[in-house]
Amino acid sequence: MELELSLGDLPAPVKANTMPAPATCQGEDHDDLALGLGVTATERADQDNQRTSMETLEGEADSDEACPKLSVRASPLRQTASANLRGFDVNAAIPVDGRASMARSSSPPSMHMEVPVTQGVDEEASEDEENGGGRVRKKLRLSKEQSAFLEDSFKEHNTLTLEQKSRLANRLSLRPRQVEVWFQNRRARTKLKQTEADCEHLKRHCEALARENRKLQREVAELRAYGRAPYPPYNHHLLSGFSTVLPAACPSCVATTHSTIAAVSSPGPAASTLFPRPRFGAFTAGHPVLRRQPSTTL
DNA sequence: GAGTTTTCCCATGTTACCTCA
DNA sequence: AGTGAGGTAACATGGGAAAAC
Repeated sequence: MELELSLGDLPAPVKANTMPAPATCQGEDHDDLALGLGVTATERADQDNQRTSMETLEGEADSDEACPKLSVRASPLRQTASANLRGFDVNAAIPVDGRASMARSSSPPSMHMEVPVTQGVDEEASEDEENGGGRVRKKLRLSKEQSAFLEDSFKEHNTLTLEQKSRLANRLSLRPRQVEVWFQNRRARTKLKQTEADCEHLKRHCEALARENRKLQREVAELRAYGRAPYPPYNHHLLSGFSTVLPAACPSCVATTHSTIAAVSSPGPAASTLFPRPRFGAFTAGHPVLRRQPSTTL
């Protein structure tokens, strides 16, 4: 139960297996890690999963109540590629007893936030038991405290380092994988909302541009009509011998025409100021944390 | 040093479950 | 009580990047 205190303290993973490796993991590189105790915070996130799992298992072992699902969670791995890769069944239920015992653990109080065990976990455990660990996905509902804490963390940093992930998982009595998934989903939701906002923004600009365009078209049509008239209102200069030096229209019309043409033909910097570039990809563009972070593995 | 493989993380899309009107 | 919509946790997949070979 004190494993979390040793995060990062161990110079090398101490692979003290207390349980036999699952048959499906034989020969894989993570075999030891999958069941090992004493992994450091610099180990893989999946090992964090397993570490948390082991904490739970240990908590169950510490408690007086025997855990009937010990073998269930230790052995059958999911048939999915990712699960096999990771070597850990994220859907494997963490028995309420185990989670509760974590909250009651002898770890320093500061490392834990007392999070009420959600109903979903309880059901998950019993359901899993009923289905023999079958592929029944029971939905865990995070408590308000858990969600709020995750939200706060997300505001600080929308991606996680291994250490942050495991610390959050410990604090919220969740599996690191759950924290990871929550952050992924949260990023997706943020991006979706940003995209919707961008879309609305563009829509309004598009409508404004359409209105402006119609107005300019009318002005152009009017100017052309003036140009075709036998005696345009301001073309008296042409008739008085100044045609070589004077414009064909009065200065105000010329100014209007030039500005109109300029506005129609090329937006120029003024237009870009008026309608700034849409913030597509605002969520990811240039965001340092969305680029691959340097591995914290020592 | 270049090429290939492995490993990890992420974005994205989907599924399944839960809640609520 | 039944139901559909919306929210969201969990999952699947593919790609990029770095490390390992």
